[in-house]
Amino acid sequence: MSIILHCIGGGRAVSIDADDLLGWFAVAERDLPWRAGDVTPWQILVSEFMLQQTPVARVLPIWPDWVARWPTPSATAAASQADVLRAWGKLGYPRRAKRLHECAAVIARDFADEVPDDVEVLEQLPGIGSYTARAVAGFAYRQPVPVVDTNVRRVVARAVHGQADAGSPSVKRDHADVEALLALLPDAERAARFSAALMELGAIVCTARAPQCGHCPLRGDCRWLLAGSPPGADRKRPAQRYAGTDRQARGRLLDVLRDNTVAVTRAELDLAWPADAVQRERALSSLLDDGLAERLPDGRFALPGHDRNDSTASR
DNA sequence: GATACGTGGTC
DNA sequence: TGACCAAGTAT
Repeated sequence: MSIILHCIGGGRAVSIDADDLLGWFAVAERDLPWRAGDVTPWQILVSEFMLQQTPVARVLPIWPDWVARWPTPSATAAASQADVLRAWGKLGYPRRAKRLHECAAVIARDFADEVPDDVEVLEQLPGIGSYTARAVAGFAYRQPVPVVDTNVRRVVARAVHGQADAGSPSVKRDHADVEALLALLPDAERAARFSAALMELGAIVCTARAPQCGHCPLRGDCRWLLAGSPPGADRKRPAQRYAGTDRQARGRLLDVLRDNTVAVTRAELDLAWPADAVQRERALSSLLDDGLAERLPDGRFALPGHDRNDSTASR
């Protein structure tokens, strides 16, 4: 007998067969390295930091080396910020690396080197928001909590609400949607798996572009598919360009700092973003403000906490 | 709620 | 080619 979840979406009753999703998950779940049995909560937390706004394929080559080098919070905290930023490489959003480093220090100092298992406590740690806190609680500690990322929001929008795309994010609403489903599962273990399966489904089947509805375990229940997969409304989103932005300028400057063991001169930074001096200075200032770079007494620049080198040569 | 924050792949 | 997208967080 299957577990039918009856819920309300868009004012109408919706029924979802939980066993369809759980059965699919048992077979289709990707064997990503951070899902192996011997991976610790800290190492799972590291993967979640890396996966924030970043595709799995880009994390795959970085994570194993990282956790082998720094397996625990205390080991991570003991590393210099410069080494952490270098190991982060070009994963993107380097402030994540800084926050991960800070997070490691707090866990080592205040939590005896053990990652907390309480969502509320996790949310107070640097770099951990409502998603990551629940991902750790759910994936590392098997708690039946809603783990709502962009994938889950899309799956719920389609299967439950019959909409092509998720609406604007609302932590309260999004959690309530998933909580309503989890509450209907008969035990915590299956609720936790259901939560994880929802996310996996969004990641590999119910994708933003070209969803594989023909292979979807929910194809019999999905309100969006049953309605004929109507297109979503045109979303007016601020153009997300990158070329020529301050973000790109910051990236170029940081790239230079990462690649040089020795502090670099302002002239070397000028070369990294030559066209617009005003923008370059703005980018540099923001990196300094963010603690992602520092200015030495002699006027040169380096990653924070880099190994001081007396050499006067710039490289 | 809107905005800033990297980087690279895809269609 | 350029717009969109990717396991979000902090302000």
